[in-house]
Amino acid sequence: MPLRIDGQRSPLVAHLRCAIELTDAEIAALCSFTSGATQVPKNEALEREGEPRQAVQVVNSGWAIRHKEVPDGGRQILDFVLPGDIVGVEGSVVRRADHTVTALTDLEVSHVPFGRIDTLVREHPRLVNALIWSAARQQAVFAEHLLSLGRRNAYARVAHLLVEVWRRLSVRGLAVDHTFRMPVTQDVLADTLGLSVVHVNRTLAQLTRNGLAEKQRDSVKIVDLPGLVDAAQFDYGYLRDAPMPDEMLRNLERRPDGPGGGALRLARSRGPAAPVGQGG
Amino acid sequence: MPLRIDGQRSPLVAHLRCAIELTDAEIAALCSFTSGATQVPKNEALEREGEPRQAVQVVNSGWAIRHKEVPDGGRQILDFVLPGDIVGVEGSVVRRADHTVTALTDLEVSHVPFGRIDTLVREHPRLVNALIWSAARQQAVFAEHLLSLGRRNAYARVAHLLVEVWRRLSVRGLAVDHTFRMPVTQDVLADTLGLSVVHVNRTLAQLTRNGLAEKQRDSVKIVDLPGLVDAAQFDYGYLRDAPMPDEMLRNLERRPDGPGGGALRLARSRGPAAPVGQGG
DNA sequence: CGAAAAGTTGATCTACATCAACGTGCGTGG
DNA sequence: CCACGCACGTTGATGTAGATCAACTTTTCG
Repeated sequence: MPLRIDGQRSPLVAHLRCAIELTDAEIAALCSFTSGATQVPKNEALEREGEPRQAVQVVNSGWAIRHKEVPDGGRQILDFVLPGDIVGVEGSVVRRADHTVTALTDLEVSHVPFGRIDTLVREHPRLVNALIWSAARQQAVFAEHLLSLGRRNAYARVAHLLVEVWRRLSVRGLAVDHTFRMPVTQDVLADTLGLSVVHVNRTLAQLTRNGLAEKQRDSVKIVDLPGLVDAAQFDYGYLRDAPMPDEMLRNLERRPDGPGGGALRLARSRGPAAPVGQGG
Repeated sequence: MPLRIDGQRSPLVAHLRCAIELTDAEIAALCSFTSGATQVPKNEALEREGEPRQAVQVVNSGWAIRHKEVPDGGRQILDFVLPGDIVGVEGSVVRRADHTVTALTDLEVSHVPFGRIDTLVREHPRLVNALIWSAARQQAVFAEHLLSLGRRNAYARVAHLLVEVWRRLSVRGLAVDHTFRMPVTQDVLADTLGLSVVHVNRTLAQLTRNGLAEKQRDSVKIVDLPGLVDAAQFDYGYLRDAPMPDEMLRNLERRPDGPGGGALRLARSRGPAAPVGQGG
């Protein structure tokens, strides 16, 4: 079973390193988290809205969602929790979770009791920065998602989500040449993007038709990254502290009048969408 | 000029106290922030997306908005910054702001240089909790807003926003008997709620017609709080750490079959809205 | 007082939801 | 190994919340 003590291969370390410089000692300390990992089965909750948290948790592998329920049965998915993400960072101050986190796949999770966080921070004070950074990044993701729901149409929303997930994964070394695992049903996508399943399906089909990206059951293949970024009205500046992989920057260079997407129109907020060939 | 050294009257202290117990020494330390206040004129930015922050800022009086721009001129307002709110808490770790903060009215703002934060925290370590709490609360507000945009219809969104603002203000002692200042145009409301100005106007009119709330140019009067809460699908549990004022709890007790709103229908997510008398 | 900003109201359009089948892959048990 | 069942995906027809367009009124303020 993949208990990775090797800091170079830990998604958590890979992702923190984007923003924060870490010494070997700090990396070793972080990896000591990962050593005691437990399995969480699919569909089980890591923490539940309104209930007290048990510990800070680090997801070593697998996907989860952060979500909230609405009185009449609906749910809104706030964000995906990817390998390397921390759940409940603010737990030592705010004990009750304000949203639920549920496993989308089987998970390998490390629990870090609050007391141990204190110890860790006392021994490596600079690691507080990592925690604060993680919380801030989380907030930035929420903000960007808010922008999506408020101001982008379905086409741009889906495109944006794909780019964002790709970016987050590739920083952690989990996306090779524009292809990555994404164990997410259209139903989940719908609840993330504030759309109906049917419309997600159609939008996905359109992205494929336009040669931008292809979503299979468990994976995504981004065919034309610049085109997708364009369709997403993606702000490359966002999450500035997580530098974009060289590869992405390289790809973006050929943007002005990029290949493949000749006729691609920008879907515009609130305005007419025109994402090429809606009428099937 | 209202330079409040009295901790009892500081919105910042009032709002932190909801969640964190503060000693007199800590309150005094916090108030030392407030002493050196500067004026920020309406429409000026406190911090700008992508630009480095100068300091942590505390808004002593006035309103501001957190917002993001979309390439084609649109903007999404993420949140309102109310008196007592902190802007850029995470600044000492994440220097670049990920969204813009702009004054909606003239503001009285205290700047707290990052270095001074360090000092403060060293002298009063428990105050870190206050900062983390503030960041977490911010995130909870974003999450709730996300739920609104993704899963509530216009009627519920507007209602929810009014309740939320009321709640946040009343905790700080800035809302007397369901009436409070809200210097927010319908245009700003629209950009907050992901709606058009026209539709905001109509929805506001509807809330008035249904006897729930009345929004004047610069203020709001909540007429039927339980009704409004109901229409908003408001989750009283949310922001659990900020206990609801007794008054609200008292009001909610008469809820099951509350007064005034006899015919009031719950506007439901994605489903048919039926907020009483749409057709003019 | 005049002009710009904010609010109001009606007519029309459309992006997306809802409803309703139907297709397809996949895991479980016989 | 097949078959049954279920979760997931796909597709078409129709409905609607809310956008857009276009005046017009009222308020604010220099």
